Amino acid sequence: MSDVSFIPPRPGLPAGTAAERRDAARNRERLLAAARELIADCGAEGLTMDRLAEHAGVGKGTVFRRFGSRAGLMLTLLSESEADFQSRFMFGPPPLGPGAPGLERLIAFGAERISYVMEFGDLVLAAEHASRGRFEAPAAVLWHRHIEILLREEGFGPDPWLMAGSLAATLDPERLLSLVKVHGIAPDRLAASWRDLVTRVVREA
Amino acid sequence: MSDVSFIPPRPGLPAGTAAERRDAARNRERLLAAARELIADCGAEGLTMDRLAEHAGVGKGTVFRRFGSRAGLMLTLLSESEADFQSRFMFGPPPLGPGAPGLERLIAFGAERISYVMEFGDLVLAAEHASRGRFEAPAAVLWHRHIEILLREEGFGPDPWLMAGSLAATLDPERLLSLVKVHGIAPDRLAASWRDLVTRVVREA
DNA sequence: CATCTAAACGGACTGCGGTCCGCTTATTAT
DNA sequence: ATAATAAGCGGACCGCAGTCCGTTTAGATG
Repeated sequence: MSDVSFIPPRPGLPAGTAAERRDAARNRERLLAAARELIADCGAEGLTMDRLAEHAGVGKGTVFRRFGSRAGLMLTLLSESEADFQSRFMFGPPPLGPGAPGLERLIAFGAERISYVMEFGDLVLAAEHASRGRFEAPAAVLWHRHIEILLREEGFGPDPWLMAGSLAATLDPERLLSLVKVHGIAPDRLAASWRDLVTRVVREA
Repeated sequence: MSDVSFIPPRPGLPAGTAAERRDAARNRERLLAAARELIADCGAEGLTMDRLAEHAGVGKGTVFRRFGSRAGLMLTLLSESEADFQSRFMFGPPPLGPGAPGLERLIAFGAERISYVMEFGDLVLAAEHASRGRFEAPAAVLWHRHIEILLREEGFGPDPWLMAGSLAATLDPERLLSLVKVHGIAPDRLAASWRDLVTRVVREA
């Protein structure tokens, strides 16, 4: 499953770039280690680019050269779990992966996504704060397509692409986190509501 | 209709505060005028607090004393049209206002909201970038309640409050704007998709 | 009018994300 | 080994939102 990578190992750089220099690789590792350390200590919000640079013992410019932006850094930190999530719903066992009917896969997808956000919430949030467009991020596009395909599989008529976007919007991390952390809603209830929503949307096509 | 104000005339200040001083009032007018001017010239993104202060001939501290934050300023600029929108769906004529069946009111609500975002998009976006929680803003809470009430009116069973939130998330301004501006989707198509969505959700309760 | 006080004021200051550009260094070719 | 070159590097610098605090002033009181 790891031979299909939707998240490049060094995001931001074009695919066919020459191998990176030794010192660059070393600094990247240093930075990632320092970042995880800082996040463990101060939380994702407490990670600033200056502090990261200092903590890793490199210049600030280096941080931005590596990751492009704060969001890019967060994305890199997430890439492993993100890729795992992706491969699970694309190639994994049913009901999340192929083999189950579309509706069941939709339901499972929502539940998984909710769990994912519960686990990596603040990281995801920080990654989303990217300068431009949370809807154009490669991962977001992929879910969108995924939902659209499942809708079509269920014979959904009018405008599957738009409806897929609407459903995806429903799983917005900021919203989910606010529901759980501010309003004290149990994640299970979120999953149940998602199940209800997609069931109604798909019903009798 | 204007005797019910959900948006205080001077947001951020407690209700029972003494009348503001003359100079303060004058500065507030100056600031609002300058802000509208700057937005007309440079767009909402081009409005920075420093430029606004300079343009209005006041100190920067004054700007923040008046509006609390950039988002607060944007909210103030929007308050008139926002209040108008609110009063229309709460007290106005059907199908948006009371008198029509819940489903029709829901459909009309989405359509109106889409138009609203198309008209004031960048303002809304800038206002939403408030420091904490776009879901706790008074206006957002109000729509949420509104949708919930209409769902209940249609006999929606399981979890009307959560479902209302999901439906509201579907109308997220950033998403709508991205669809129209990046993907070139016609607003009518958005409205049609919304109609389809709420119809399916409400169908046979 | 003089006095007093709370509100309003202004702008220097902080911390942030992000950019720029001259210097350094790993790597490759000769 | 040496020279050439492109990649990497660092940190000064920018514009931004938001804060702080000493100073000014509107307006009420006697």
